[in-house]
Amino acid sequence: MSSATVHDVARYAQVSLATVDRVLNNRGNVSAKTVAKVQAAVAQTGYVRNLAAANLARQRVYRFCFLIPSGDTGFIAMLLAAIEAQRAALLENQILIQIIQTRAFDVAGQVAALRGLDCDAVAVMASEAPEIQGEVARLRSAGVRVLAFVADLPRFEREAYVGIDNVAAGRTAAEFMGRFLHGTGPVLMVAGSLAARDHNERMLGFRQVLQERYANVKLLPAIEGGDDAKTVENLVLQAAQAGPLGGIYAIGAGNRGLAQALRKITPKPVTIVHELTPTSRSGLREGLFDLVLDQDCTIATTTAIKIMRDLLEGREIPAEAGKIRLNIYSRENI
Amino acid sequence: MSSATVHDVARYAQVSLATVDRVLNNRGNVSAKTVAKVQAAVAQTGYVRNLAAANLARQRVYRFCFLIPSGDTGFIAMLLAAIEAQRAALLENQILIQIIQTRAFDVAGQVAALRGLDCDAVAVMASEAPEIQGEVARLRSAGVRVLAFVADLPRFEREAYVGIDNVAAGRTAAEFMGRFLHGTGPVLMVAGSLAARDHNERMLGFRQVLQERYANVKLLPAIEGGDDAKTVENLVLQAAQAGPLGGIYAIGAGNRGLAQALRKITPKPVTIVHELTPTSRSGLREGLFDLVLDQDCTIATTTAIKIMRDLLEGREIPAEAGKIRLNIYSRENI
DNA sequence: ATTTTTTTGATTGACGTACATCATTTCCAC
DNA sequence: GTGGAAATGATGTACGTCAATCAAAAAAAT
Repeated sequence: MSSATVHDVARYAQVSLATVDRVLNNRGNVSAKTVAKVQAAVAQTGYVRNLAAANLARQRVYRFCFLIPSGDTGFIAMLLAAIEAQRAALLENQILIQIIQTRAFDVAGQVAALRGLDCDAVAVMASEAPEIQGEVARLRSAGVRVLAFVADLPRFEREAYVGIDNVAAGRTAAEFMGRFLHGTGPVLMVAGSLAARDHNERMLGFRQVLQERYANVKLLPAIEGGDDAKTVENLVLQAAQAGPLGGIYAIGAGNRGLAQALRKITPKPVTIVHELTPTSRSGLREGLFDLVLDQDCTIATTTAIKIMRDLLEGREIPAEAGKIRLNIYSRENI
Repeated sequence: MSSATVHDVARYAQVSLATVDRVLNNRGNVSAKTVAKVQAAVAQTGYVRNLAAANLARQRVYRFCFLIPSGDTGFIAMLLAAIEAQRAALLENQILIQIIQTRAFDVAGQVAALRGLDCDAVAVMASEAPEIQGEVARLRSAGVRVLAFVADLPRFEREAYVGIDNVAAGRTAAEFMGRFLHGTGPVLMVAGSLAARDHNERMLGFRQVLQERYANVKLLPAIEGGDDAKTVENLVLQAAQAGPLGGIYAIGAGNRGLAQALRKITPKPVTIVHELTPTSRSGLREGLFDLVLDQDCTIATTTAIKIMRDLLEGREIPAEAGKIRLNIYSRENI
């Protein structure tokens, strides 16, 4: 009933406790024969390390940091909320979470934040500026584990990427766009900034599938609205004036402005947006948006934390460990 | 740096360790004034209970059981795999998992299994037979926590349901069916057994939305294929002979037979199936299936285990705690 | 003023692992 | 065989909480 302990293993293997400890924790200086004996004893007794006891004895406290752009987009708010929601539970497990926010696209600020960092691992949501690349490299060589978070930094020395596959997201959007469209009208892409890798990749994927399988669909030049609602609204309205739109794919931020514009456009184009936020949720309910593609913030943060811990404890990280599933929401499954 | 312990709290509050313990663990016999003093000290010192130490001292070992129908459907296989995948990690946390499989629809066998149960909590995937209801009631009064798993048992004394909202799943299927269809041909529903609550609810939801919003779509009488591939294949082919099908909604098991049938049917109807298994995955890739609605087995099992543990440790279980998100897969996001 | 009850203190022993120290034995090379 | 290195044993402490005990003090009831 009560499970075996190291003592049982030692007794069974007829070695001392110290030797069992040496084997279990790879401390070396144990003969191959003894190692085998201990391993056999582990198997026979069914010994499983008691994590609670191990953690307690180890006295380890991890300090993890999230570097997130500020800005009052719904997505950032959801992200912060997701991290905060876990703080208490993580604290009970001796994991301290710090969130650092810097102005979006403020490379100097991000670099400064990274430079002042004091933690065991950091999840970075930033752009691919060379200054940041340098900082990441410095952190790595200082022993800090670095993840790319939500936005990948494939050319950097990051140890993993946690987030969705943005090309696949764009492709998925196109697949549904193609199937939802019934003839008439070109498709408009609304991006935040085409300089951002994630937006770019989504656009790429979207284009790919539209060309491959829905070649009859016309694609208008993408518009860039930044994160500003009013700008997006105006640009979309302007585009709609040239003739009825068949569909709109909103690649990133700016859903609030898009919703405003859609209220004034008839016939309503098929609209696919990203990130399930209060805005996009009510857009779905109202029928303004037809589909929301979402990367679950809670899953993203828990995954990031799990990977950081695994890294620090020397566990193997499979390549796909950080891949977040793309969630698809229609009015019926929010 | 190193976080506060009960000792720090005691010192700060100027009470004994024993009193702090009494307050923290609600052991009673403490004056209101002292309680306040201790709570203030907790707040001031930032004390957070060390879970590892608590678990170690508490010496708790939980035994959880999953009661699952046997049968070689892909979904059951995924479910079992998901549970097995977690066994080792759970063992390290002093949680023992037992899986009991009984023949599907074999009520007597399931009752026998429940009767012979010896565990702290059980997740039951079974039908709503009154004999099972009685057994569940007996378990509950014997102090065993009982969850409905994947298939809800709303009229039973189960403490929670872990699984998707099947009505919403059916509604979602109909929404996409309606949007994917381009005119012509009625829709066929293929169920495993209409006696099963989950299949019935999905059908209900599907019907609702089709009537509400896609009234022009004709609905054929549903066919019941059991879990048998050959039966499903034949029934579907038979239905297709009466005239071209616009769409097929496969409510439950039997995807293998459906795929076989679809290979012989032209024009290929819009096909929406449930559960992401090897069969449905390759069906998507091949273009036989257009959409797969999935409830993630891994999430379902982790959620069930978390709820069982929360129940046993006296934590509040929010009503929506067991709700599993419905995942939607197209060929582009598998 | 005395008894009873409630509240608090003081102390102790688990729980299972990690980790360190020092002593001892075994093994191998020369 | 002798020296030195490698392997093993013996032992103890620490981690922070839980849980139990008994004694002592304070408060309430009589």
